[in-house]
Amino acid sequence: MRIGELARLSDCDVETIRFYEREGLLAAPAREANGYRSYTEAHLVQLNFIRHCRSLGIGLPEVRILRSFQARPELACEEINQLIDQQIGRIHQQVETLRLLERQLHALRDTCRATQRASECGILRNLAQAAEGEGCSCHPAGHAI
Amino acid sequence: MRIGELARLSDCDVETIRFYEREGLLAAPAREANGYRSYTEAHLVQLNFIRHCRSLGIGLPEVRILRSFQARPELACEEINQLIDQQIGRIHQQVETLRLLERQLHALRDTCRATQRASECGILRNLAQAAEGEGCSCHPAGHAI
DNA sequence: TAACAGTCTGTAGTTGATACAGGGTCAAGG
DNA sequence: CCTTGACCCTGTATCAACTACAGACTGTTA
Repeated sequence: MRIGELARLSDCDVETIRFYEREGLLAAPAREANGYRSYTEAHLVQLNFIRHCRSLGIGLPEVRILRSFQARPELACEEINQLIDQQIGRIHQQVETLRLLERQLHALRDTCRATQRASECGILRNLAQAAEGEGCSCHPAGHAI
Repeated sequence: MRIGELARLSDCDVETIRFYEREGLLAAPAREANGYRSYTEAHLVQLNFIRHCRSLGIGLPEVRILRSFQARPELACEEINQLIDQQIGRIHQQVETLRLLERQLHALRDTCRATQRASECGILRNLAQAAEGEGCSCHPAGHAI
């Protein structure tokens, strides 16, 4: 099949497929006489694997490692487990960071519930909190978050 | 003060400060006779504002907007409120996506609790789930997540 | 005098794609 | 025969927000 059909079947952009090939993630296919890429079912399988990994936030270098395990099934899969555990740790860390961020933003948002002039906007005052000693229009009572 | 001291005071890398100047976020400072950048307290204030926004995940274009409101305090701050609300929405969406991801990764991880050969690794089998019709070593019972 | 820290400009790399520009291929329709 | 349109090709540039050099200069200290 040609690249367009592969793209349709895998729900992956044509440019992205060529990108994966350049990156050495997807095996280079045979070419037709006119130079068009000619893919097999095996390419579709490979590509689906890559997309599935990516949908789980697994980075391309890690996908490369997983692919190498597929190619050599006699190896122990300890490294696979570690890789997934690391990924879980990373994601968990990101979630925690973003939840903190969300709380901070809500607190910030609550400092300006009404539409007023920017000079009186609690948000702007809070964002400028670090600007101590500046001749700004901040209330002394304006608490930073 | 010179760029190194500003970097220390703002806990921001020297290269990042020059980057903000190139991007038009931080006002270009005066220069010493030798060409070194010469910063004032006002620059430190500006930079702290930018870093504070960035620590809240606010993008550089948005920071630019907020800075323009600082420069023109007579304007209504409605746009500021909208900007923060959008930011909250974005962060919330990211949190939800990542929490789903985390659950999926845990489910995936649970398919391989022991160290075994890669060919028997539930993780690899699950990641390859999309590879139906392939002559792989997957159990028919191996549920994809 | 020489080492060393700090600074300068300018450019390239990071991640994972995405978006062209500028051209070639091929089948159907007028 | 010509054209339109869909598809394909390579190669390069762009995105965010920095980060990391290379190669040169300045200034202080031993």
